Formats: sequence, structure tokens, C-alpha cells
Amino acid sequence: MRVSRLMLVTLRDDPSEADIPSHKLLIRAGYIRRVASGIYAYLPLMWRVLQKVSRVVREEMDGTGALETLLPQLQPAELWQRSGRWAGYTAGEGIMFHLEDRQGREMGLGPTHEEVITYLAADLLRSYRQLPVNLYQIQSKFRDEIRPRFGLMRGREFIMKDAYSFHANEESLRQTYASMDSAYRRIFARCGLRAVAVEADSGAIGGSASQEFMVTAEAGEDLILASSDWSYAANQERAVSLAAEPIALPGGPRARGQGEPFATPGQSTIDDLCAGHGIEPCQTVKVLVLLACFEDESAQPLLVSLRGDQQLNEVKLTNAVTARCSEEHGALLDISPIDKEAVASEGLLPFPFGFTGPHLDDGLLAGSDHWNKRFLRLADSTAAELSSFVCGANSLDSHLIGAAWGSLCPCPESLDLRAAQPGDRCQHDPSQQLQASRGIEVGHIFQLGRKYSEALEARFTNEAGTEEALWMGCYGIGVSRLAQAAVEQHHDGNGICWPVSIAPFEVIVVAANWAETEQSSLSEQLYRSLQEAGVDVLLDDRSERAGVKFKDADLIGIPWRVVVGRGAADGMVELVERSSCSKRDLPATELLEALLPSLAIQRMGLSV
RNA sequence: CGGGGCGUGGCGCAGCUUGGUAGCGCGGGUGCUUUGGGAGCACUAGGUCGCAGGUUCGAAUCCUGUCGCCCCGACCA
Repeated sequence: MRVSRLMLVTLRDDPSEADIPSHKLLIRAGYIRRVASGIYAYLPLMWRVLQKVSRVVREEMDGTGALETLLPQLQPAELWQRSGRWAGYTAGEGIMFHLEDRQGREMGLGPTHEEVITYLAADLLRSYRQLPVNLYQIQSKFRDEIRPRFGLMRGREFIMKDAYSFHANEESLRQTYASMDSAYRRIFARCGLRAVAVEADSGAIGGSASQEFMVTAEAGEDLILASSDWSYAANQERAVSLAAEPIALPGGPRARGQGEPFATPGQSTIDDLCAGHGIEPCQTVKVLVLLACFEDESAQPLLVSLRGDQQLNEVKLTNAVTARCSEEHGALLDISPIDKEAVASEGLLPFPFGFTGPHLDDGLLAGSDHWNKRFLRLADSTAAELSSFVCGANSLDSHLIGAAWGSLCPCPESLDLRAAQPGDRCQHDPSQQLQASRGIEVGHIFQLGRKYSEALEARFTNEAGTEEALWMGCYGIGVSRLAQAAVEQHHDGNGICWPVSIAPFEVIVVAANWAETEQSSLSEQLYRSLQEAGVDVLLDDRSERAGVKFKDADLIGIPWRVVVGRGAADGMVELVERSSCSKRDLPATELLEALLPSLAIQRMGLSV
């Protein structure tokens, strides 16, 4: 390809719409253009990058025996209703674009394809003899993100590779999951990305085990907590850790564990309370009053007890509430704090906000119009383990000191609800501390189990001749996000430094002065011989000044530059490597033998 | 949705406080000179200042509404 024919439009200034380096560079270098919020056009250079990434993905997926397919993006609501996800994905903060067709039938634009693929599996998979199978596709996904961001990082339309596997038993699922894990590591390495695998929450997709692949980068949206040797790494929403040991409350339980009231006028926060009375936050139990809203329009008040120095992990809480209530009430749509206004509009007497204790009585809910009349009571284990503590007295301007579970009130169900923090001791090795780093999630693999196959009645006949639900896994890679993540990891002050394996072109031949016949004809000759050698080569045949061409070549990030300049008369050219800036002069006749071996190695990406 | 910010030639911005009919840099076109790190000079085209109302003799500027975009939180490949 010739640069003069490439519709290359580069920008000198950073675009105002972008903040992070990769987003700025992709726009400046003429790779993408925004069409609407979170919706981008992939210009010819970008499309070549995406095709190269896709090729790596295909090769590795095909290598595991997976089958490429293409599923509809327009999907009937019915399938989503059967899996129980329609309401969660369309109501409230749901992310599915949805519409009605001319007959009034509801449809959704696919944000993911578990429903469709399971529907097909139900139709096609009948016997254990057909299993396991793993189907994948590379196509655009649609998600009405609450906040699109950072160009291709979080778009509302983006390219994803999604795969779904079906198995006769859990062991087979684990094997495919493991082979996807290693395929993913090869894919990211081949694309030149430094990526790490971290434990993850399964989120709305559901299922049991799940692992995310993170490209480490400052601009990453996710917080990773990892031990210093990286033997443990997890997304913060999933991470577990050991909380600091509590300091025992002097005096232990008082008033037979009921706690002694003391006046705490206006001290409605942990900080105020502790500062006013010489108490440590870890000696207190704070009680969060929340409301969970469900698909069936029911609402469940929650009373969550946490040790005062700990923070709630909302993902863990959401999972806990879902596990306890979704069977009866459908999808959990939202959890939010209950405030004064909500209490009043529900026709209830005021709650003692700021002075709430875990013994708050269900009687407060008796007059409720819509809410469940009993609190769902949960406690983080750090709170449950306190032998005596300070907590709200459930009346204004008063707390209790020396309260104990059992005497004050029964200890609520105890589970892990706290957010792990950087600096916490690791569970697997208390001598190590968790450290924070940021990451861009480029892949996610799940063991789904039988959630979808049961909902959509995807069954097969096993060896014993009886029917059972298929075991499923699903495996995603954000292809367009991966491409931008590569820029985030590979750029410098002059522009992008693409890894050879996913660069739109591998080599650019730059004639310093196209008007000089010696330079232009030697350039043409090298261009042809590189093409014949199977190299993806770009020829800058523009009659721009050399400086402009060098700047553009650096900006768009072609890994190798061959400069045909003053030495052309003597048959000499200059070979420049973009990433290292290393330069060497050599006879044009030796270019191929100098370049091809390096290219052959670089095309394979990082060594795994 | 809550909080913050921004919409002015293709791109990046100034002008707005204190209303008087739009300017700078880059980019585009033509010509001459230049030619290895975003050239110089000259000429030139291109904007009803997001949109709709209102105030005013007069609005890019003041007021109201509305739309769009970006940033911080929940969502996720």
C-alpha cells in the first residue's frame, strides 16, 4: 500500500475528546474516529490491526479444536426471558439495547450470546458422543454502557471474540477451561501484551470459577490486588485478605453483653465517635441499612454489620443477596442505601440513622407498604468475630459499649463482605501484603456450570442413557479493547510502537525526497521486493518533506522504517527500528537478509 | 442517574466578566523558494459562534429551555 492512497489523516494536536495516551494516539494517527459516544469507526489502518489480532485469536482457538461460527446479533426477548436475564439486562441499569419489531415483538441487540448458543445447543446436542464442543465467533457486541469511556476501551459497540463450550460433565468443562486459559496466555503473548491472570467475580454472566486477563497499565479501569510475588492476584471486587487483628475492647462485655449506653451527641460517624471517646474503629460495629430491589418489584431491607475499620465490598454483598433471594424474587436489580426520605415515603417511623445497632428491630418495618417486613441480616466475619464491641444504641445520640453477640442480639449470618485493601495481609501467606496495580481487562473465562442449560432446557443423553443438562463454559476476549491496550502498553513521546505481530504494516519505506529519481526508483524497487518476500509493507510516496514523513511513520507506529535518502545514489539505505530507535546503514541489496530474520521472530510476539 | 466541565471554519483554541456583528495556530487550495525530523513567503477558500426561545436599537457575549460531548462514581470484553 502507498501512503498517498491510504487516506491517512494525522493530527498534530491532541484531540479534546481523549485523555489517555492510547486514545489520543489512535485518533491522532488516523486509526479511529468517533461517530457518537462510545461508537467508533475503525479506519483502514485500525481495521488491519483488528484483522491481525483476529488472526492470532483464530489460530489459537482453532488450535484447541474450537469451531468458528457466527450468531445473530438481533435476538428475541423470549430467550432472555427464559434464562431470567431479560429484566436485569433491560430494566434499571441494564445494558442491552432493545426494541420492538413491526409486530410488537421485543428484541435485544446482543451484548453477549449465552442464550442464543444454548438455544442452539438444545437443538443440536443430543448425545455425550458429540461432546465436548467449543464454538466461537468474532463480531460486534452492543452494550448500552452507563458510561462509555476512553475510546475503544469501553465502547457501546465493540468487537469481541466469544466462545462457549458444552460438556458432558464438570471434569470435561475444567479441561476446556484450562485449555482456554493457556490459549489466552498464548494469544496475549503473541499480540505482544504483558498480561496477567487474576481471580475474578463472575458478575451477571453467572457461574462458578472465573478468571480475568489484565493488561497492566496506568490507565486501566480495574484495580488488581496481588501479593508481592504475584502468586495471588485478584480483581479488587473479588479479592480476599486478612484484616488487621482487632484491638480488644478494654473491659470486655458489659451489662451481661447487652452493652452500656453512653451519650454520643451528634457523633454519627465512626471517626467522630472514635475521636470523642478514645475508641478504635476496629472496636466498633457499623450497621449499613440498605434496600435490595428485585425483578418482581419486591424490596428487601438489608442490615449489614461490618467492623468499623472495614469497607463494604458491594459485589460480594450483591452475590450474597442474589444467592439468598433470587430464587424467589427474580434478578436483583439494585442495592442502595435507605435514607430518611425512603423511610418516610414508605410510611415508617424514622430510623436511628447514625446510631444504628445490629439489634435494630424488625418491628420498625411493620407498617411498610411495599418492603419485606423483616430485615435480611448479614455480617462480615470481622464483625462477627468481635467478642465485645461498640455499636449504635438504636436511639439518637447514643451508642452502646461492651455489647456482645448472643446477648445483644443473635449474630447474623457471617460471611466475607469486606473489601480487601492494599496493605492487607494475604490469606495464602500472611507474611506478604497485597499491592495495588491497575489493569485493563482484555479477557475473561468462566465455568458457567448448568445455569443456562437448565434454564433453556439444553440436555443431552449420557452414557447411562438418561438425560441431563449440559455443562457450559464461556470465554471472551475484547478484540478492539485489546488493540487499544496494546497501544497503551507500547507507545512513546513520538507515537505508537506496535508489536510486529499486530502492526497494520510491518515495514514502511520512506523516500526522503520523492522528487529525486534515484530515491523514488530505489524505493519502488525495495517496496516490490519486500512485497514479494511476503512482508506487509507501506511505501511513503508522498512529495512531503522528509521530516513530515518521519513524524508520520513514528506516529502511526510502523515497527521498521527503511529510509531511502542521500545514500540512494550509492545503493545505501537506512534501517530504523521504531521501538528501540536503533539505526543502521546498509546496502539496499542486503536489506532483506538483514530484516527478514528479525521479522520472523517478532511476528511470533513475546516468548511465553 | 448524581456531581464537575465543555460546545466558536476540518483540528486545537482565544474572544464572553464589562453586548456593538468574529480572531489566532495548525490543516486545505494556488504560486515561488526550500528539500533528512511536522519549512518560508505571498495569495486564497472556509464559520447564520450546538439548537430553540427570550431580553435588547443591537447577542458568540446576558436569561430560559433543549441537544450533544468529556471527566469523577455504579456496569464490563
